[in-house]
Amino acid sequence: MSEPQTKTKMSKETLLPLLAAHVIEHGLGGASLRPLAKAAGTSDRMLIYHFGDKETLVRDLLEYISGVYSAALDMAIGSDRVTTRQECFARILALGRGPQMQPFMTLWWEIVAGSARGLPGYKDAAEAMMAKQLIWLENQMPKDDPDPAGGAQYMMTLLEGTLMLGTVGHARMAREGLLASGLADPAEGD
Amino acid sequence: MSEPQTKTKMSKETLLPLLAAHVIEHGLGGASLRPLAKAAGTSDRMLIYHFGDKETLVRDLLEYISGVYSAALDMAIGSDRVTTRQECFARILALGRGPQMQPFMTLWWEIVAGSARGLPGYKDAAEAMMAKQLIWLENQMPKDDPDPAGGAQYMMTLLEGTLMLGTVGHARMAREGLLASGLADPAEGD
DNA sequence: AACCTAATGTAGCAAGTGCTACAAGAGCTT
DNA sequence: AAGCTCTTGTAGCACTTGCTACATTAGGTT
Repeated sequence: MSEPQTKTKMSKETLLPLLAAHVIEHGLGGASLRPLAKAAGTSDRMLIYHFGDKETLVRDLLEYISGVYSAALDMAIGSDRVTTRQECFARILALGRGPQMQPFMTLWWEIVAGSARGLPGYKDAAEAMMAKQLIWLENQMPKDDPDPAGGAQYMMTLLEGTLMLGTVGHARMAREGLLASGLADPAEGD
Repeated sequence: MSEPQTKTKMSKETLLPLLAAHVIEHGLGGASLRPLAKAAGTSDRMLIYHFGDKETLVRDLLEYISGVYSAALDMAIGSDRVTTRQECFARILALGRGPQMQPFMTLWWEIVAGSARGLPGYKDAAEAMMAKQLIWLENQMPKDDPDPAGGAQYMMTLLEGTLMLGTVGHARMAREGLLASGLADPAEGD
């Protein structure tokens, strides 16, 4: 009942997904070697062996997670193009607030905090993820939009502000702001 | 050369400012009792004595910091009213990006991350600070603004998005977005 | 089979974690 | 002065931290 896992050689590549899963669930800040190792079915000894030290592990992990995020965005590209900015914004907002996205969002704010504190690897990962998201958003813009690039950047700013206000309990404030801006319309629910 | 500090009885009230100073500089996440105690000129033993346990300490500390933030905002109310939303936004943005604000902003993202993770006390503090900031912003709105409440909420959302993109290395993206939105004008520097 | 290197297990270390037991001092009331 | 409560110092405990020393296996090459 314990290890259905095929007992094969480990490597960074096989470890990273398991580590990422643990980190997405339990956070990055409090992540220490032994719990991480247990989640990946190894020992702290082996983590150090494969990654050298913890700092490198975190760096590699962040890079990997950023890659996963990028891939997830690629998956989530809607086939049907959208016709208004409101619709476009609603779509990406729904994406960021979807329940399956929530563990990742929780991790995301830790990454932002780490970037602000200058922790090694954090800013690079955050930067990459935001860049990817911008591209994604540009591709989702209405085809007749007068300024898709600027519009996407504008919507990104508004989106991130909305998400943050949401996580600190001011979702209503963001919503009212969006209404006032015209990017959300009163018809749609919260 | 060491303790010019008047040797008086300690209490939560005398400790909190010192603890807050340490936390603003070194962060909340990695804060442990002994460094905190040293920063406040006591021992971990005393911190537990006064606060009961660490969780309560952090909660009280966050509440105190939120109060300090609120007071700081009150101090920073400009006497001259502003005439355009652009000007208003530029003012609050400059406030949030001022160099003396930066240590606090670093802490802020930790608070947001803590809120997202559900750590005790974090969300309350974050909520209070955002509420206060909204009120502040409403008071700073142009007197002839057609919708000061909605406008302030809108600007809050945009502001927080801008700040976050900034800390993550995408200040340019936020700026372009603001330009496209009309809330920033090309004349002003970055 | 001999061998050599990569991969893993077992113990452990020095430092740090939150917190406690115990006792002693400080200042007040009586 | 005696006693009493509030405050503080000294040790220490059980546990976790990142990381290392040393020995052992596993798997492929010759």
